Amino acid sequence: MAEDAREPAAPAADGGTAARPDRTAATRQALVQAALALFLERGFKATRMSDVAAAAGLAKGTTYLHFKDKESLFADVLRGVLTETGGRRRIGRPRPDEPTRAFLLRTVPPILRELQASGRFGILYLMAREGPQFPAVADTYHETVIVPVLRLVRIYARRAERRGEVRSDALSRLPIIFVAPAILSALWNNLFGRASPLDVAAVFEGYLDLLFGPAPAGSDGPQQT
Amino acid sequence: MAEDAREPAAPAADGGTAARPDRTAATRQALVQAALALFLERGFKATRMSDVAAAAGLAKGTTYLHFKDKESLFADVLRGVLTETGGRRRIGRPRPDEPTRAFLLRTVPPILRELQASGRFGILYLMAREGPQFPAVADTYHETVIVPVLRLVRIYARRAERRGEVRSDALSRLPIIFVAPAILSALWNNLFGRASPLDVAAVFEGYLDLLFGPAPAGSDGPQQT
DNA sequence: GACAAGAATGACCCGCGGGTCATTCTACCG
DNA sequence: CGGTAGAATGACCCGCGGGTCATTCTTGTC
Repeated sequence: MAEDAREPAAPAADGGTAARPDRTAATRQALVQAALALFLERGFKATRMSDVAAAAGLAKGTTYLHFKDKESLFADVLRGVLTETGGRRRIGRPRPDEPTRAFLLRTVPPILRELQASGRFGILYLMAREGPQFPAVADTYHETVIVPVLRLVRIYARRAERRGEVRSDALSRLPIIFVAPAILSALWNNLFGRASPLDVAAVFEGYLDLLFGPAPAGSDGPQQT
Repeated sequence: MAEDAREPAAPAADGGTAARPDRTAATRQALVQAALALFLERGFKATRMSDVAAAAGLAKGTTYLHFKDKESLFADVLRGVLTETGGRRRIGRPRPDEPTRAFLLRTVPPILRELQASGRFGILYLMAREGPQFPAVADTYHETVIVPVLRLVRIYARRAERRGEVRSDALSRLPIIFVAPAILSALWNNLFGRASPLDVAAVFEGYLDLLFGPAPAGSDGPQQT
């Protein structure tokens, strides 16, 4: 971790307007946004600081008034995206007798679509590409995103297994199986997107059919072994 | 694509021993091997030509007697790995009445284990990381590896669906779903491998349980709707 | 042993891009 | 208006690493 953000002017007792820190904050923000876009597009190493600055409408030197170095800019970009998820996408719970399949079907695809649209999947891809070179950052991501998600998956996997909705306990044993199709199609899009894009949410829905059986006519509950 | 490999001395009518081209070929081979290892470990951009040469026990300049530039070395490395798969891993066919699950279970895990052991999954990861920067190479990989694999998947997905062994036709519609857990765990290993490695074959077996139901007692054949 | 021919070397070149800093610009205050 | 403090600039520095080439080393032949 870095955190060294080069405190831009004491936000302490300012005699006059509070306009200054605002200007500064806006500039910072512009840089972070520009950097995010470029990092997503080209990756960390391949992005030049001069380009970041230019994209933010600033000169290269200015960047270094706000960020100690390239890596700390990267850390800030990441932190921004991770916390910006911020409002903390609430997942809600399934209604007492709601089939797990129905619950997942109404809950997950919108999230996937949002992740897709907001480019948050791009971050995932970015981490996959540059993670090895920045173990600290990769760890942060692992703990902030991956572990919680898998924990959540495990909870609902157990529920589905308890209710006999799925064919084995593999989901709760290896929660990565549950997220694999969605994640992989997201990666696919960042890789072959232009050529043949996949609709991540659609893939997920198809996957649900496979796991739980296709949409039931009435409410649900086909065979339970 | 490059291919410009800088023909090392006319292999044509040599007046004397055929030893020369051998020496040359050996050196080439050493370079390719060293490059492969380093590319897998650090990625293309982050690998220095001087390191490749050193790893092959040669001086940097020598590398350029055998390869036009870094990129053409990369192309050669890739070509080597792709064709070396060479003997053409035969997949065999399921016996007439063999359940698809059983067939996959005896066929796929060994392949996965070999891919794992031989580091071929590393290539996959390498492509994921550097693909965007080298569209031509990514295309080659797409056509040489991905398309054929997905085609194969589709064939067996159809079989399983025809026989009513799986719960939906999502597999043949979106074959990526079938390979997702294995691929993603392979990528995971290249990313968090040291921390918490996954047994790719085990993940796949768990996934089979989920798709087809757990191992049947006798031979198989649960419900067909 | 002399000599040719290819293989290998490593000092060198040079552009790219991260990072610095003396200077200029802007905005506000008395 | 003069003063000042922080924001911004962009010319500059410099190491890194891809790529070159005059030179040396090896190997095989007569």
